[in-house]
Amino acid sequence: MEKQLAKTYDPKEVETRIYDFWVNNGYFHTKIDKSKKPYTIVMPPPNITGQLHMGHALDNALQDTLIRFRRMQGYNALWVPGTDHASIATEAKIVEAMRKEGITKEEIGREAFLERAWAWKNEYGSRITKQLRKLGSSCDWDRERFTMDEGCSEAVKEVFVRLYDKGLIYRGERMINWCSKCCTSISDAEVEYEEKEGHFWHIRYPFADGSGYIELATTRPETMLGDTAVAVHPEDERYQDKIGKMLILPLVGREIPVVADTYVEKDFGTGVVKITPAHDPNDFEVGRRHDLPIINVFTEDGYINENGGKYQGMHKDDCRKAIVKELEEQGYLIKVEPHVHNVGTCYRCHTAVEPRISTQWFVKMEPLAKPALEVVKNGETQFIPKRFEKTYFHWMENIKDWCISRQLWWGHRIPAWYCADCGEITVSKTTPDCCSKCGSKNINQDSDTLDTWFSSALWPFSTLGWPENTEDLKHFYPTSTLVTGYDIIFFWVARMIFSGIEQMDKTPFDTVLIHGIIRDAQGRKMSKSLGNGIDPLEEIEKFGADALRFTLSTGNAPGNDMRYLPEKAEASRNFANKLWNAARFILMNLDENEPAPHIPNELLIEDKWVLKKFNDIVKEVTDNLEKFEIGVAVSKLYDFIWDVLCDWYIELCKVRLNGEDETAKAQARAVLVYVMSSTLKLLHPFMPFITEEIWQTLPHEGESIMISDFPVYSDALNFTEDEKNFEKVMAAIKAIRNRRSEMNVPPSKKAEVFIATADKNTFESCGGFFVKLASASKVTVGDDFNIDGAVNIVTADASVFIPMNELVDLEAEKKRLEKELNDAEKNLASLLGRLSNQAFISKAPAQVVEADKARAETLKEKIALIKEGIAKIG
RNA sequence: GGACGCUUAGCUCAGCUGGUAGAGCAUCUGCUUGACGUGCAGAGGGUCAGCGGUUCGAGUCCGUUAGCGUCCACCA
Repeated sequence: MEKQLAKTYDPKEVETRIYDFWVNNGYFHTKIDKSKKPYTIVMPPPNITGQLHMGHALDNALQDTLIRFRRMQGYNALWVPGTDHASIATEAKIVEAMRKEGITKEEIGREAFLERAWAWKNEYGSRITKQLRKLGSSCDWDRERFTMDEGCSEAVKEVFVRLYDKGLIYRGERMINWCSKCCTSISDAEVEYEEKEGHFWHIRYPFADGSGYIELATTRPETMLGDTAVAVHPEDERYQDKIGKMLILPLVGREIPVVADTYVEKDFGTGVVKITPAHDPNDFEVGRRHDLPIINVFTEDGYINENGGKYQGMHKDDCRKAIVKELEEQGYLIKVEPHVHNVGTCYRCHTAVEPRISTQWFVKMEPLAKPALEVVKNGETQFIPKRFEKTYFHWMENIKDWCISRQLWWGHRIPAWYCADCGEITVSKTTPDCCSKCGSKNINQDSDTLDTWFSSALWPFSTLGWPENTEDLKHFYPTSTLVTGYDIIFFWVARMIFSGIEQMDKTPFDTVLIHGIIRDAQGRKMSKSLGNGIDPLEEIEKFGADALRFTLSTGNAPGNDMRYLPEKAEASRNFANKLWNAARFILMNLDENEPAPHIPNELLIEDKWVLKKFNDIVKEVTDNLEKFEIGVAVSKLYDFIWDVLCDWYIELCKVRLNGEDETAKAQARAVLVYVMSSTLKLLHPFMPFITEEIWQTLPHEGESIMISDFPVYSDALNFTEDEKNFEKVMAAIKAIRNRRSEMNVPPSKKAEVFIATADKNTFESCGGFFVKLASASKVTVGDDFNIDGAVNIVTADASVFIPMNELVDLEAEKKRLEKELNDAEKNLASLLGRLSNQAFISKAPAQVVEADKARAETLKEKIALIKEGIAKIG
């Protein structure tokens, strides 16, 4: 066979070629096949603004592993890719780009803005999906979707109308979180709390009747412009006589009452709280209870409005300074204390959110949350690891209504029209001609758009064609596995679950596989501002996509965070290279017309050993993958390939391959080809490129490894006895190597080896291995030997003598054997101790007791052999 | 304030339903053995955070303490 592989594996050359090969042959495209069980994954859609980061790389590596595994197992496996329009993030980018040109949204108007946005989407929207291809993602690109494409938009409108008709979507004036930079409302889930150093400003509010003052503290003095009361606890003795009295609001001059409300904690601070119903959710409630006026003092973009008197037009941050200054000048400020408190910030731009009263659209959550809790409780949907179910329950049980309207243009426009004549709201999937109530033509569509997560909540079914009852939907819904990070359980997973149940009557997936986030070498979160992000594309460039995937999917437990160390990728790269070279070795030994992979009729003990090991690995890897233990599966494969296949079996085969016996050579080649190509199949879901490249070069049947059958466990390969026997030989070889190394004998110095054993058959048949792997010049197997001045090495099943007189220090040798004897005896004593414990014998499982008994027996034999060895030295 | 996670070899981490501790990297010693030095053969290194309990037996289960971390709630 003329095929040659380069000495080191070059992923760059291989990866693009292989990926194109897969795409061009349509292997990623899934045709509905009703004879097969469906297995479906919908990809968490990356933002169109995004660039591939380590989180995407991990998420997609895991998904690709699962989908490739199931595809090879014979499932009708479908992986639906797509992107998210990311309303806030995208709009912010476009606004920013426009700002650089000196124009604003308002100047060009909604239509022109959306034109720009679409142009931007068309230019950058495919960047991230191209990057996903670099990882080897085998998704069905023919089914690629976008949250704002026609079908998904249709789904959004359908859901909105349905929920509205059921009374589950409503419009109302509520206190919401307002981001003054993004200039939109955001949902509770989108608020991130950050600990910030602030101050407690202690201020005195004088009584209107001149009878002194009341002291209170605030962290946001600028909100006092909107104060409409001061509250104390109804049972606070200190203030009993003050309740109902009027105060003069400093700087403003407004008269406000002292009210009593249990919301106030007596023991905190001064026990007095200023009440600003327009700018604090708790104050809002207090205001409601006491029928207080609501005075909004901020504009949408964070400035003081006309209610702020002389402060109007000032930014709220500047206003704070001005107010503090004046309070001090006018003697209202008592003291300032440093105070660390949590400030709610916008998860996109991290500016402080302002609680604000405004009219918005909401989804009524309670009726939706109930069944969503139920499907997880009854196991229809399970989280892996299970502990995340608790997080999910807690959130779902305490859920508040979801604010879904956003004051943005990029997104799904709310399908509601307001009648200018009668005020009726017409909600409709299609644009209505007139008001549904009075028939007036004077109607206007709501200018707001929907929360990005509203459309992604529908992703598992909107991508399959819903609301049309498509064949895809019927066959592939509910989907199987959702793979995502714990950071978006609330944003996305929870909302998909209740949306799926509500619209489809079925939970959208049976398993949610949760992974952690990738951190830097110091354990810090990778972030743009820290500049500590590692670009997966650069790592692919350096080490190859397979190595990156291998690194990300091994060495950490599900749901746990992981540090990315370049050394890990390097180790993975080395592993790929190891595999490559093993293949190269096999290839250079092959015949011109080497037959396709098969197991020969005649097998030697080492063949049976490796086949048994392989068979075990098939079972374990399959089990692990079915239980989503991806990291465990891949590390087992690593060990099998490196230790069993490369360090042992290939070395063992060299005895035959370098010999003259053509039949034996062919036999070794056949087993090598069989084990290698089957192992490649096992590894393919994890390292798709290199496995395809090697598989194609070796004798094979079929077009591509990715559409070949995943190996299955075979009883015929369960050579337990041969495995056990062969491992006796391995133990002896290891012991000899060990001993020679301790004595500093170089491998070039060969020595004769005498093996005394009860299993002469096995050792005789394996004599060649001692020559090849244990530097033996000649091997003699017998019942017993009496050789003067020989090194004696004892294993459980053999006593090996190596006459190396010139190297042997008999005294040292005796000491060594005595130490070994001592260890063995200690070991035996502890075993016997346990075995004589009646409680152990009666309570421990029989197999455990048996195993201990067997161990004790072999130890006894070993001790006898060591004693003999010592006796021979004299 | 509540919930959860982590604490295992110098470093980064595995260790599934309890049965005499593992890997990679690093360190040390040998090796120009024609697949691979991105390699081969060997070695050293751990009272599995502390304490208590359950058990014949605990890194693994329960309780508790400490340190670190995350999420949720949020007191002006």
